[in-house]
Amino acid sequence: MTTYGAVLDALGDPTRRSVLELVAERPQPVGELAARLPVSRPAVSQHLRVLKDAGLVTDTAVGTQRVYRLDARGAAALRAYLDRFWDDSLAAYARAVEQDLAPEERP
Amino acid sequence: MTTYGAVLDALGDPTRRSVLELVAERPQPVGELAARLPVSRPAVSQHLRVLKDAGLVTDTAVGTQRVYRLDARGAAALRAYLDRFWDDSLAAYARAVEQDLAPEERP
DNA sequence: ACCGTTCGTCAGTCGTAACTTACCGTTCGT
DNA sequence: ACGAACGGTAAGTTACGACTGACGAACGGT
Repeated sequence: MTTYGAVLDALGDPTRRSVLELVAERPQPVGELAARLPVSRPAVSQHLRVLKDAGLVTDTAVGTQRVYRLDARGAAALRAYLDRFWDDSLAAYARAVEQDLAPEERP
Repeated sequence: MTTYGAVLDALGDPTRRSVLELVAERPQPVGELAARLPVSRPAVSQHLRVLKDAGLVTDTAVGTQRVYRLDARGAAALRAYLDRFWDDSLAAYARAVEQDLAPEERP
């Protein structure tokens, strides 16, 4: 789906962030990721599925193992959200502050 | 604390994102936010506490009501995380792809 | 001084998602 | 062809957090 909501939901879990940070170091198979984390291999598999659905990682089959790597789509979706939402909002606030008058206080 | 982990945890909940988006429109008191959401006022209060701890909102007392507004600190923490983590990682990948050789495949 | 409004906090309930173990399919080597 | 390695899926448990209702504190108006 790769919407910003899915990306933020995926990044909302600490273990999932750890998985993603390991993948960011270098592409790795599932077993190697699980060996570096305090959770079981199936747990890592489930986290990888969420990260994949959010567009944060991609997987490719290499022999019997699946190598996971970072995907830029998720990062792009999140960045677009930040750029539109925050910049616009903060700009609106800046305008309100310049007028020294909050919007809801206007007659 | 305003670390990127706290920001992502805060943004991981859909209801909390709705609260933040309402606050982004214009500074509002708690009751007004609760009136526009399908949850109770205490729930909104608890979400606002998390958002505040993450540095995403600030509150100021105005008479009997507390007005919440966006805070740029949370956005800055998240943006710094994205800039450092993703840009560096994706750049490293780009280099690896140019060499047509993944890091773990090298002798 | 009292009453209404607004809000934070506390206890308690409930749903969900993060985790485990067990099982099965797929792939490669011999 | 058989066995071992690797990983996804299913079933089940558990722990956490999202939510509600009840209470109390602070401020303002009359």
